[in-house]
Amino acid sequence: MKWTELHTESCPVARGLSVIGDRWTMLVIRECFLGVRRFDQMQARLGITRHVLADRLRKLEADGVLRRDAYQDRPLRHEYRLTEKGKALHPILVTLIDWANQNVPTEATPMITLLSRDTERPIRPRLVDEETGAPITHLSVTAKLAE
Amino acid sequence: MKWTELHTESCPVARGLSVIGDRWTMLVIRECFLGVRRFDQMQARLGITRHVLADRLRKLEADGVLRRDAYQDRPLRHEYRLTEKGKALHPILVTLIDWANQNVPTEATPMITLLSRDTERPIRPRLVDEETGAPITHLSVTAKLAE
DNA sequence: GGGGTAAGTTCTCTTTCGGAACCTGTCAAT
DNA sequence: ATTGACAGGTTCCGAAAGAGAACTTACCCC
Repeated sequence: MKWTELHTESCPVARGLSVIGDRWTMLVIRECFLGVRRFDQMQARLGITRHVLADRLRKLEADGVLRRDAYQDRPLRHEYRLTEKGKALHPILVTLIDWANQNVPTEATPMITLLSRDTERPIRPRLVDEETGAPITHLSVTAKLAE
Repeated sequence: MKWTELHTESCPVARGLSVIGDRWTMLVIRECFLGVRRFDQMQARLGITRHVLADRLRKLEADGVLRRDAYQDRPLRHEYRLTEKGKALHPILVTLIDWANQNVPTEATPMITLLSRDTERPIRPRLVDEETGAPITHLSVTAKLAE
């Protein structure tokens, strides 16, 4: 399994990571979900080098996760927005946030947590099967070859 | 934000990625969930170099995601198993698999999908709030500073 | 003693990353 | 008309990380 050929793997974990498995990529996605759309703003907020940021944005656009829209001509300027495919990454971000809050301690206060936009109350995510509503755990669900 | 100091960030995305944000790490975790416990077996299945694999296993053990247990003396041999903290990564793996199956196409057949261990039927994961059961979407939930 | 197994380590070479400076096109102020 | 600022990159160089293969250690069996 070579990193450069990961996207052709049959394993969905490998294919997924070929898009978002990079060191910085999910942090760029986080910025997009927070509404950050411009190059310089992302660069300042993340502390990523401009070179690497330009490369990641190019790749994410090529993979259909971000869309590059012009917001002015003269000089021509673009902003980056999540596509539907990019918005579909939300559950990954949410489960990652929950895992880190439960398992990677920090002294930083106040902590950043998940909140309902409506009620402003904290959210604790849980995975269930869409069809049956049964909870999904590592004991109840596994990944296998489907016929 | 420096990569080497990510674990002290207040943002849970950054802290989470400081543990699992590496190119190979989630693939190692996948192997663990599939029951692979030994160095050589992981190395052969992943095609990762031995050097990098040894490094990742060391880091994952240091982070408390994997436990290194001796399964024989003379010569001393260890195997790697998920800790509770490691098992807690299951939702991230599941959402990643689902996203990739829906959004990163492959010609490979048969495809690897999520199945219930009981019923052998396919599963489609969905995130809900543990307390209210309300679905979690990027419109309904956001991450904010908690007081 | 030769070969096999398991878990690494060491070596060299190539790729990627970090950091800083530079470039381009436009506007606004001096 | 020049200078400076802004936005979104690109270029350059040295440092760090990764790939690939060989080597090491400690045991067993033949």
